[in-house]
Amino acid sequence: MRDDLAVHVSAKAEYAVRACVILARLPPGRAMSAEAVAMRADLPGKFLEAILTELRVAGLVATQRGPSGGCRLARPPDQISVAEIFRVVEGPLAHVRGERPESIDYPDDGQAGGGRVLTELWIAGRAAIRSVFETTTLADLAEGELPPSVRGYLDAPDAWQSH
Amino acid sequence: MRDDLAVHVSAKAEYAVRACVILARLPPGRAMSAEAVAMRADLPGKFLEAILTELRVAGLVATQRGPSGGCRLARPPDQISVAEIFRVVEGPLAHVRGERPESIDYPDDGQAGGGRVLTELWIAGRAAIRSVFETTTLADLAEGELPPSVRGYLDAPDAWQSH
DNA sequence: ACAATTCCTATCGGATTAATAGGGTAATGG
DNA sequence: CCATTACCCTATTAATCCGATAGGAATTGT
Repeated sequence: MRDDLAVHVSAKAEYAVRACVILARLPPGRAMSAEAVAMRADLPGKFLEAILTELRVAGLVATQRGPSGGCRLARPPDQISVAEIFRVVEGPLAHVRGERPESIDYPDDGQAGGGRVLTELWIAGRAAIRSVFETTTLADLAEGELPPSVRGYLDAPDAWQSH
Repeated sequence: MRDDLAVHVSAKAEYAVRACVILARLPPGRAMSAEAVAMRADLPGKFLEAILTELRVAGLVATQRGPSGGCRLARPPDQISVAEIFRVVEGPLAHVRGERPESIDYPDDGQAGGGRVLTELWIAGRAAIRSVFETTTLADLAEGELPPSVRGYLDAPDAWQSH
């Protein structure tokens, strides 16, 4: 069975984050070629190139052609959240049946097993992961320390358990 | 672009939850045919049948063949969480690049853009959605009221905003 | 026996995922 | 200038998954 459920981070999204972390650790103003990033992170070169292009189009990454060109972050690392990166490479943070949670309309009589409460559940789920990914920035990752509120989630005794 | 990011609830998972909510509202001991459930929820019959079979194999639903047979919950609705349903139809609540978050091992020097902090981020993300879907039970949905701690997520001013 | 209902197997088109290939184009260093 | 570096663009791929349908076999109540 392919596990596909609620929190799903694709290879593409994970690559994007790791590449950005590498760029975040660059001296300010300094660029790095896409291939060099791919080498360092051990990622497929052409695939990463495509991802970095998406990030450029979205305005998260700035690029320069020619020798001594390459990629760098378009903004300071503490002003780019993980959620933003996710949205670029994968679209909205949350969706239900391919639609945005708030746009799903269940017949209000609730006889169909839906109802307002189900919409609320999806919204709550989205708010929950937002509280993690919207808060964490590339600066946090580059420094190796999660924000306190995010770190708090790790205190749950079973946080590290598989279930 | 297909949006596939962090919180992803597939049609299958949503159907499963809605079907279970319908079953949860049945008088105790009473069964309902898969097709009747599909009719009421307006879901594809054969597809739902397959989903209910998975739920039976997992022990969440009990079935009976023959006339006046059908499906019912195998346990009281307040003892079945939404997370449990998700796990049956979609596998583990969270995964990164197809693997469980805690089983991903980034080289610890962090040069590859990963490092321990990235694993921690994925774990925190999982803990966050667990705090929603593990807490909410079929009884909550059947009654139309989310648990207070889950409801709390809806208070965030931008919870209902798309972003 | 009959009808309802679950159970099992098999199949389906379309979309997505994770890439790879092969150039074209622009900028820089020398 | 001009070769090199590097981004930029289009196309294609195999494998997988998603959502769904079809047809019948097994079981049970009346």
